[in-house]
Amino acid sequence: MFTGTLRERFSDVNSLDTNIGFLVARTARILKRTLEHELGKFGITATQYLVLTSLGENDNQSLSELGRRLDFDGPTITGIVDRVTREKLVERQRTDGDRRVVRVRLTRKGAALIPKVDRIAKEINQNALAPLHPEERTVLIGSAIRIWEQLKNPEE
Amino acid sequence: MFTGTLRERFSDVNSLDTNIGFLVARTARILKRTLEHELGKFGITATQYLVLTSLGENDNQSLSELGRRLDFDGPTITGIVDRVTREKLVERQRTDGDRRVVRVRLTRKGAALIPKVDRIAKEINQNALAPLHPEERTVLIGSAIRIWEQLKNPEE
DNA sequence: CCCTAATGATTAGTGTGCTAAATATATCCC
DNA sequence: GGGATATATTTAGCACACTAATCATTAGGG
Repeated sequence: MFTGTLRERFSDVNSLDTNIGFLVARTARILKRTLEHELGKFGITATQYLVLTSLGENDNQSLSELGRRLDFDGPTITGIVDRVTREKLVERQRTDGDRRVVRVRLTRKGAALIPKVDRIAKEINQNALAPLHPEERTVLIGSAIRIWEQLKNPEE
Repeated sequence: MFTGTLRERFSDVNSLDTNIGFLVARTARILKRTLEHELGKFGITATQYLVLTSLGENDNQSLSELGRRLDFDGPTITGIVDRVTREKLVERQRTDGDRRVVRVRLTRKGAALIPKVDRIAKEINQNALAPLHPEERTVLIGSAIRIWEQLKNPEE
């Protein structure tokens, strides 16, 4: 009865219908899928959009700064920057000071693209949040941030 | 002033700090990363864990049933089942009735693995949700489901 | 100053997830 | 019954996202 109560209270943590790992991953995938579908006409992916947006907020970041900002590791950010560089949306530039650092700068073409893709992403995000009450949106955003922080800083 | 007000009210939808697409994707990635780290000793990935768990809840599903349950498309589920089949955790089986259908069944090895990996996933999910109040967890789960439904059934 | 450790970036390799296209089988409709 | 349509699975190809390993450069400690 004790274990029974415990198992009843927590057994659905892993049923896929309430498994937060599955639910968040599934939601992330459909958001990405939707954005990518709309972004197709601009020839960039959802991940590349993140990099361009981050550079729009703060241009001339190094690869490691971009990685820390977006929570991607080195090889991942290297690959993404490779591809947006190939499309001439950004340029790599070695620093004068620390010769290990590679900084990334938006090209005119890349900067011109940002407002267009930002508008699309904004529409998709607003539509996705449409069925939620304002308080629910606040809780959702805060929860996503706090789960990330909880797992990012491994306690004890 | 009108556009100013509008832009002030909505401009942060695309700042990465409040961009729901980015926040959900980032949370999904760290959850997956954390689970995968713990799952390493069992030689399976987070996605493979999802397939095994779904078969644990309902064995002998077809590939398309698995895909609908987990929201993966055909090629993705084919690949995942390829790899868990290679590890002898499941078996493919052609149906007698509809000869297009391939059913997937847990092997003894695969079935034995499920309780172990379920326990790990449960611990990670509980730890991830630890900083949230119970009401916040309910809102989070409901919001994730409703965003997915909103994007899954394109309205208008 | 020198040796070691830490940091920044890259390559190689694996496993997702996706689109487009091909194949096989089933179903629908005339 | 037969032809168009739809469904189930697979292959090929691309872009993430990760680990492990490598190389270059910098920072720290004696």
